[in-house]
Amino acid sequence: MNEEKDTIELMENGHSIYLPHLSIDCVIFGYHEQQLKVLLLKWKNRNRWSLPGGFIKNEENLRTAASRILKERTGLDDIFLQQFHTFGEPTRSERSPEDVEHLSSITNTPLDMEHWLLKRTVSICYYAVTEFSKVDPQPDFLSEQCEWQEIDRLPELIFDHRDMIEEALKTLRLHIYHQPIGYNLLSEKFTLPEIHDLYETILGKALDRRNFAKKLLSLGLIKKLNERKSIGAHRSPYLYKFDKRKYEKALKSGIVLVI
Amino acid sequence: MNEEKDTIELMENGHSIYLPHLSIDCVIFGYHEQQLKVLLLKWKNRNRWSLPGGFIKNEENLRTAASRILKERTGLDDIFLQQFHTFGEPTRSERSPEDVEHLSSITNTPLDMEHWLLKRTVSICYYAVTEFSKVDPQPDFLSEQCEWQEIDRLPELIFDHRDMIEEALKTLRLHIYHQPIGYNLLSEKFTLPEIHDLYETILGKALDRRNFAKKLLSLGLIKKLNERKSIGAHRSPYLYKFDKRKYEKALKSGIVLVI
DNA sequence: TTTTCATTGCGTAAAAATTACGGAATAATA
DNA sequence: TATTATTCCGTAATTTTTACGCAATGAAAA
Repeated sequence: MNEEKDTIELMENGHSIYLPHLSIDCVIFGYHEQQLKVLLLKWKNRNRWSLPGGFIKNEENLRTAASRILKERTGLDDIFLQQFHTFGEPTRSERSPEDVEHLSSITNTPLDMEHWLLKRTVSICYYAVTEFSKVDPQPDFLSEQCEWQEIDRLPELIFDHRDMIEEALKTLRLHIYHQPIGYNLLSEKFTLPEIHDLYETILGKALDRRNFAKKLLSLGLIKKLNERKSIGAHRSPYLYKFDKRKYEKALKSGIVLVI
Repeated sequence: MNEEKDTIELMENGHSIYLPHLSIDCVIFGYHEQQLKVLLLKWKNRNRWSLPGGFIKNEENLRTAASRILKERTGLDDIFLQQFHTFGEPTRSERSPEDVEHLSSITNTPLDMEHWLLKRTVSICYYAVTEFSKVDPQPDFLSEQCEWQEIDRLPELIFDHRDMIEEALKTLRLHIYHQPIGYNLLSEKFTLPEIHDLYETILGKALDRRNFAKKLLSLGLIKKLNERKSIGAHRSPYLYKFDKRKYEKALKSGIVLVI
C-alpha cells in the first residue's frame, strides 16, 4: 500500500477516475468461535469505524468494483458477494466541519465544500461471506486498523453503516435458504455441530440439533468423510464436506434449503 | 403535462436539477384477466419500449423519487414499492448515433457527446404492485404510449430493461411470502378463485385449489363476507377481504405466508 | 482401573402439515 | 328437466416437523 500515491489518486484525481456521487460499501461476514463477525475499519486518529468501501472507476462494472474493494481489504479473490440494497438519503454522507477538518488532516489535503468527496453520495451495498481464517485484513490509507467485530457488539459507526449491517444481516437470513452461505462461511471440512452452530448464530434462534442434523443429511448435499475431529474429552464428531456438484445443482434449481 | 417545459427542464437544466450518473427505473406489476402485466412506455416514432423511469433530484430521497416517478405514470399515490437491484454495466446506457439522433429530434435539442444525458448512468430499480384498474397510464414527453403489457409477451425493450423485468419477477416470487403482494394486486374484495389464480400466475405453477384455499383460510388473514359474486352459469363464489390488522401484524412479525 | 461428565450419533414416536382427490351444491343454458 | 362446469366443503393417505431419549465415546478425576 503506497499511501501517498493512493492519497493523490483519491483526493486530487478521484473526480476524474471515479464516478461521482456513487460509492460501494461491503458488509463482509465471517464466522469464528460461534460468532458471526463483520470486518470493519477504524479511522486514523478517531474512534469511529466504517465498512470497507470505495468508489467505482469510470469504466468499471459494479460487481468488479466491489470485488476489487474486497480484495484490497481481505487479500482474497472470488469471494462470494451479493448486492443487497442501495442507500441514498440526501444527507447520509454529510460531514460536520470537524469531520471535514479531520479528513483534511489525515490526507494532508485542503478541502473546500466543493470537493467531489464532500458531495452527496449514493452507496450501492454488497454483502460477502468468506472463511474467517483465510482473510488477511488490510487497512487502507484512511484507517489505522482493519478488524473483525462481533455482530452483537459493534463499535461506533459512521454515516448509515450500522443500518447497512442490519439490512445485510436481514438479507443474509433470507438468503441462507437459497444461496451458498454455509458453503462459503465454513471450512471445506466441518462437523455437524459446527454447521448447526453456524445456522443458530445466523438465524438467531435455537434449532434442535437432532432434527437439524437429520434434515440436513436428508437433503443429500453433504458427504460424511472417513475422518473424525478430535475435540478432547468427548466423542469425536465425524467430518463432512459439501458435495459440490449436488449443492450447486440444488442452488441452480432454486430448491429451498429450508432448515 | 407541459411538454415544452418538461423538455427544457430535463434536456437543458437537468444537469443541475438531478444527480448525474444515476437514474431510477420502475417495474410496475398489475394483474388483469389472469395475466401478470407490466406498465411500459413506447418511445415516440420508434418501436422501442422502456420501463417508467427518471432521475433523482439533488435533495430528493431515493424512495421519494421513485414514488414521484410512479405517480407521474400511474396517477396514484402510495403505491407499494420495493427497491430490488441496482444495474450499472458501464455500457448499459450507451446509445448508437441513430439513437442519439432520435433523442435529439424528439426533444428538439441538439446533443453532443458531452451532454449529461448521454453519460454513463447507474439505475436503481424498484418494483411496484398495484391494482390494475386504478392505474391511469400517462406517457411522458418522450413517449407516445403508456400501456400494460403481458409479462409473457414483452415488446422490444431498450437497454437492460428486459433484464430488469426478469430480476423484478424473481424478486416478486421470493417476496410473495413475506410482502403484501396479493394485498396490493387484488381488489379490496376478491374471491378464492381470484386469489388462487393470482398466486398461480405469479409463481408460474399449478396449485391445488382445494389445498390452497384451505391453507389460506387457516392463516386467518382473510374474512369471508356475506356477499357472493355472480359469475353466470355457475355457483356464485363468496367474496373475501383481507383482515387488514391481522395481515399487517403477520407481515411485521415476519411470519412466512407459505403457500 | 473405575467413575464421572458432557458431547455426539442414532434413533423413536406423536403431532402437524401437505398432498391427492371426491362429490354435493349451484346456476345458466339447452 | 337435464346438462355442464364451477365452487364449496370436505376425507384420508403421506410426508414432514417436532419433541425427546439413550448408548457410545473420550479425557479427566477419583
